[in-house]
Amino acid sequence: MSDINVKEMEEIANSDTETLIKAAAKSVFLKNGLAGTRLQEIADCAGICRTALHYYFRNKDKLFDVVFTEAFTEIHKRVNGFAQSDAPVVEMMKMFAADFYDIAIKDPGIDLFIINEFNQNPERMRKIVCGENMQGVRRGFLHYIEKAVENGEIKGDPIQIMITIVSLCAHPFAAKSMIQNMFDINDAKYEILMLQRKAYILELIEKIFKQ
Amino acid sequence: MSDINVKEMEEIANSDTETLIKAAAKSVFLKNGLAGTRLQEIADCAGICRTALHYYFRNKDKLFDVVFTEAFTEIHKRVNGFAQSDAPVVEMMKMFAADFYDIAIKDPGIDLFIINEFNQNPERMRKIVCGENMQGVRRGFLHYIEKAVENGEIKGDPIQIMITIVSLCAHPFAAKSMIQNMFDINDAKYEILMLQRKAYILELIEKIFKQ
DNA sequence: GTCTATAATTTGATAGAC
DNA sequence: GTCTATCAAATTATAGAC
Repeated sequence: MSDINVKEMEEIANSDTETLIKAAAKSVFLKNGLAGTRLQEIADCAGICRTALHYYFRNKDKLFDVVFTEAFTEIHKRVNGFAQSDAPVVEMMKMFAADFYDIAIKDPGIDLFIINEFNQNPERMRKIVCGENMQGVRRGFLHYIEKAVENGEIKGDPIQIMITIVSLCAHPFAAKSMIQNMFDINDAKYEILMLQRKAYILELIEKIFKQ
Repeated sequence: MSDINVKEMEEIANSDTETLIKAAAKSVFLKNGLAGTRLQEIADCAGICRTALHYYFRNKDKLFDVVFTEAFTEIHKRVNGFAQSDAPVVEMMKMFAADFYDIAIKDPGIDLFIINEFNQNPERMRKIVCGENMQGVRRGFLHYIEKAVENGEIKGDPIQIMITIVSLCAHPFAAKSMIQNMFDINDAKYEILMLQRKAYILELIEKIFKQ
């Protein structure tokens, strides 16, 4: 759960420049996207000279690929971890959602970042994500739901069910900025709203799928 | 419902250059976002010289503002239209969702476009959306739900309920590209999936909120 | 490894002929 | 109104000193 962030902070603390650059690049890419990001902003964020970026990562695209791949892989691992569990499917969904909210509350930009870059350059993303990762998601989460439907544990189209779960988890974070504007709330209030929402969603999943 | 698209097509058919440019700009901005869009691509898409864009809209920002405002206003009108209805709240939710899916299936890029530009430049968006539109949403949809909660028609936090409805409607379209990659489906199959999903969501809303 | 200086490229914007 | 030619600015990338 929380040892990811501890690990990240340790990495940054006693970091070589390369790790420092990756952390800075991640935060700037998440904020601005690939097209909207200036290398200068990454350099400023890392507190180094802009040309050092080229020394470590040759060019902007390479740096982006590294950052995106790491961010995506981190999410993928967590999604796939649940595939090993043999809990009842509704419990697994709740565990998935709880974990998703825990991560997203700490790092709310990642979901929009991924769906957005996927949208703007599907080919590139397909190459980065390279089958293995995505098929992991499919084998893990979707396959688990498929089995539960076969067993009669739950009813419905597995794909629709999966899209429902992911929508309920991801969209409140993807639309963070719009939600904040719509309801006129600052970052602190938004975080509270999402913490409350975590409990709300766990109940909702139970209500929807418990037979 | 469908006369929007007819109207759009008529506009483009017997269009002046200005309308032609706006249609081209909308499609390119939706695909690439503001930062990722090159004026040359808009000009190519409209089949005109790049400098003509400056004649009509002075600069990139002005063109973007016009396109974004029109796109947002179109959505806003539809969301707000339901505020006038006096149907039971669950019926209103279903009408909202049905209409949302009808529009989004025809024009699936608009949701990601809006939340993404909101994320990248909240201040700018706030200025464009200029209070009035967003407060319209608030007064319309949210206020309606608040009243229903007060009346005991439904239970729960109105804001959480609204985020749930919007997530179920918007996210399957915002994450279109990722869904297509995850489940390995082309545009045609995706459209069928969303048509099926429309029916699925109407049932789901009933299941969640009907007491 | 890190910096300064500079090149190369892309992109947005303007001027002016027609 | 639309085009060609041109300018100006921003941004990425490289070369070379230290």
